[in-house]
Amino acid sequence: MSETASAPVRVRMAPSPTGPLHIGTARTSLYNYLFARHVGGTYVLRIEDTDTERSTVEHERDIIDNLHWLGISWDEGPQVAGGDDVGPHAPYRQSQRMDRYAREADRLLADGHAYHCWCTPDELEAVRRQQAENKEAPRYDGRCLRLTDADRAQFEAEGRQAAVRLKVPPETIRFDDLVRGEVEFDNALLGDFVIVRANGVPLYHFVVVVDDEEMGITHVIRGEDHLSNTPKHIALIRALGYREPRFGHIPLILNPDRSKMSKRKSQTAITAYREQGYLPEAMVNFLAFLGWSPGTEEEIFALDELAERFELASVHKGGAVFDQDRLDYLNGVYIRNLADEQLALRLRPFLPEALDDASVLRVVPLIKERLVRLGDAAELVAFLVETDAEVGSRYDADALLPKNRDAAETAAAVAAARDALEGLTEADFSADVLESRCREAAEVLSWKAGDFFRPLRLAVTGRPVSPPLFGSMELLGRDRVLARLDAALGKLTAAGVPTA
RNA sequence: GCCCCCAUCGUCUAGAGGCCUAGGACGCCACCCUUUCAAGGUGGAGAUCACCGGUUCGAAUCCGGUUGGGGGCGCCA
Repeated sequence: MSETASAPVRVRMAPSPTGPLHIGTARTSLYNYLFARHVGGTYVLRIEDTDTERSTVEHERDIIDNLHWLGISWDEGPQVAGGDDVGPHAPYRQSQRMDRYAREADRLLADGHAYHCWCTPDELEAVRRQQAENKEAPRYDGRCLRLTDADRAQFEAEGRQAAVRLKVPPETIRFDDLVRGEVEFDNALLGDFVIVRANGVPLYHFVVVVDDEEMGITHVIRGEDHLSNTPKHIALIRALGYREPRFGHIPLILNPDRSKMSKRKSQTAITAYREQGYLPEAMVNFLAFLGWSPGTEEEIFALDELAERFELASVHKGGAVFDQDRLDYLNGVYIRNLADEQLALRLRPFLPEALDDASVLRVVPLIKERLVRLGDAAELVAFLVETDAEVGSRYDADALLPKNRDAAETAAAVAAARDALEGLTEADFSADVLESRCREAAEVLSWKAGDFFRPLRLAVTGRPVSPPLFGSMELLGRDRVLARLDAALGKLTAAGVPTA
């Protein structure tokens, strides 16, 4: 594919701040970014906030922050929510570009490419219902085009506000899609669609075309859900006398049932993943491979490596199911690849304040390969911040017993461990020493090491599953370990009495 | 209903006429390692390349049809 056209490439992402950054929007943004970087083009961020009812600054902030979080940067557009625009085509928020849309709408009206429509929502609904009954395509019947001057005067006298509709010529629209190849539509089937609401606010299909022209966008890369909208845009482009950009429609990200990924069936907000402790590097790597592959068997790539290899021509046509298991796996890979110091830094926001930075750094080697998400760390290190009483309340005497061992035997084992450790000074209280002492104690009693460690783990961490036992003991310190063993012993003797 | 798009293991994918008795990864199963859980190692199950017809000496790869799935048909974006 000749992506290296002579004209400088300009692409854009155009999120709508009607919700937090969506997985699909993030992936589309990523593909635009990768394409722009790959060909040395310019990347523009434009905020599509014409839906004043649903657009909020909070959502704009969420979108911009999370795009930055993913490592995606842009050359033009707002860099900060509510902040100043940067670039020669400012402003980049559609709510601030209304004069341009009004000007272009007037031009369309004057040229006869558009006309006023006084139909009310109820009237339109009635037409649609009628068409549904007749099994016809639901489209505007053009009734306002046939209005007389008297009719118009009548509506205006009634104080009715008119919307503006584009007069769509009945012609075949063809375009060469960057990922799908030749696509053909019959615009006779389209119907005249509204470009400006009765309240004067322009609609998406119209503003997107006006802005793409004014901002010099050369390649429109967007989700497949816009494929059927493209003929509308081309009709608009022709009516306005604009030059036509290249279009590329990337496949949708799907729910497990293969429908378009939605909030109802999947977790779609990037923020939610961020809060659970997914790494942006993993998310980017994962998203990039949803609908594209470099054609090799390598699968771990950083953002700049992706930009180096990315080809729009090798993007798939079929949708891709969002596979959480695969994301989890990738996240684990990225976590394990982090240096301990780096991981400690990233873990900080997910861990209790009570755990000081030095302890975080020390616990990292113990939990690193056990983490799927950064957020999982809290549970793994909880035993360090919980009080001895809290740890003790997490289990009962029965849970301490290995298979085929009763309370008395187990109490003897725990007591033996306790005795073996008691003699150690705080300075000698290191994982290696602790392990060899405990193994010796187990051997003396002829216990299997695994059985012997089980009650110790539960006593020390309050959990049957924990980071490595002796490293955990070392971090906890001599006194707290002994206290927790004593607590366990107490439970065992209390439980042992009635049965003994 | 109409229009458009799509179709390789459960999932993400490699594959651009012979290299494919279809490769990798995730997930799953088994074993090894092992103080739990992980991580790691080894092996395994898993796809008649949706189906049917062509084209060709030869098709997962090209063409047509069928079926299935998805998307779009708003004074939402």
